[in-house]
Amino acid sequence: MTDNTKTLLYKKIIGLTEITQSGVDKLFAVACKRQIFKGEIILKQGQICRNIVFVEKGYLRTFIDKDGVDINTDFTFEDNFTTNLKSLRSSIPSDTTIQAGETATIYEFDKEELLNLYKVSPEIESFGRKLLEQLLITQEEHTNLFKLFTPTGRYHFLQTNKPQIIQRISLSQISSYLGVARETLSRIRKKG
Amino acid sequence: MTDNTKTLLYKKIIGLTEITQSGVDKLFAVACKRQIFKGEIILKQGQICRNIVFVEKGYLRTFIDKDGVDINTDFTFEDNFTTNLKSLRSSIPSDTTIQAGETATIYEFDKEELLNLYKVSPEIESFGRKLLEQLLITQEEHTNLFKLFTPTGRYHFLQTNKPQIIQRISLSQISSYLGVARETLSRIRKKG
DNA sequence: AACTACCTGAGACAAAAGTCACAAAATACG
DNA sequence: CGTATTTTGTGACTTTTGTCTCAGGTAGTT
Repeated sequence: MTDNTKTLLYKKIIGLTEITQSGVDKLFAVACKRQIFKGEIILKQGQICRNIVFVEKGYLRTFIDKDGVDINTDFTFEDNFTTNLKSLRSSIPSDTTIQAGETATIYEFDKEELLNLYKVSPEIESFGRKLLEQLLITQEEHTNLFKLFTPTGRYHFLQTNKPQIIQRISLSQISSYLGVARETLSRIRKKG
Repeated sequence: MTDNTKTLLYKKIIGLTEITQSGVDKLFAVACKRQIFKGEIILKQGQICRNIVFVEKGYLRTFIDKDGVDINTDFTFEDNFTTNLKSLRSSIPSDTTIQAGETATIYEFDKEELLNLYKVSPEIESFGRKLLEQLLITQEEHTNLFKLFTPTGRYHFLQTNKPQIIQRISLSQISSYLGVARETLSRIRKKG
């Protein structure tokens, strides 16, 4: 990875955990860097997920095929990690597909290699745990959106808390992420 | 804790991770057992959460106060763990209240003591990580309920996948957990 | 510039869910 | 056992959202 990316990632992670520069180095030593094009799929529904992915550039879209229609469950932007944990953990077929929303640069971390790293480096296992904590907190907040707010409130939440989604994802794609029809979201946007 | 509980917990955890009986012993050595009455609050919105809680008997209800109305975000039954991770992790005020739904027996694990255990026992840190994985997967499934299903579908999901909630929680309490009005859930139940 | 594919906005109508009010039923508790 | 309190069911009505359809817009490609 580039020194610049390393620095950015370091800043990102340092807020998350106490990992050292040498820890970041060890971590990325087992990573596989890859360029993917817009629309390219890195995990397909039905396949078994074998790695965790870090996004350096571009973004990934995670979705479930429900009766032939895509339902978006997540968007992963620069300096964030994603995977299908259920599949990764138990080696069962993934219920989601992960696809590049733009041409992207990613790093793939193989599960087995990560587990080996965990064994020899408490620092990296700690990092793994804290990453999970972060993901869980984000997921809880996302769930609460549906319990606390109406569709309008959910959209406003994204506007103030996840501006990247509003700015970079099309209205149609956002609608399933918020659990509403495309037309409803269009009306919400019209209102302001 | 009783030998019986220890055995049950062990069975529960063994499915989750490879923790040994000695690991379970080490873990519960730092736990504080407590009886709480129905309605008793163990974490109040605004307080800083300092521990993880394991439920041996009874159940806990986690909710957010929204304009004076309780919105239930979680129910924790026997042999499961709960906490407010956002508050626990960053020592910031909790946005949820955790309350006993029935008279309950719980074990409280102090955060600092757990972190110390993590340092000396890779087995327990591994357990902590796998517990987080489990919680994250459950949370993801819960979020997807709102994206994939209508209120009726969500209720049916609980019937087949979380029967404990249907059996032990009142309809009014379930309604906010599913993000619908009480009357709507009553009509769903009527339909079957 | 023309072609294509995709995305957005808008209207009309149907369906679903929310709200309010009150009665009936179940539960808790003295 | 009876009373008080909480919970649930129901109807009438309003508001919101979904669905279907089509027109116009935008972006990328050749």
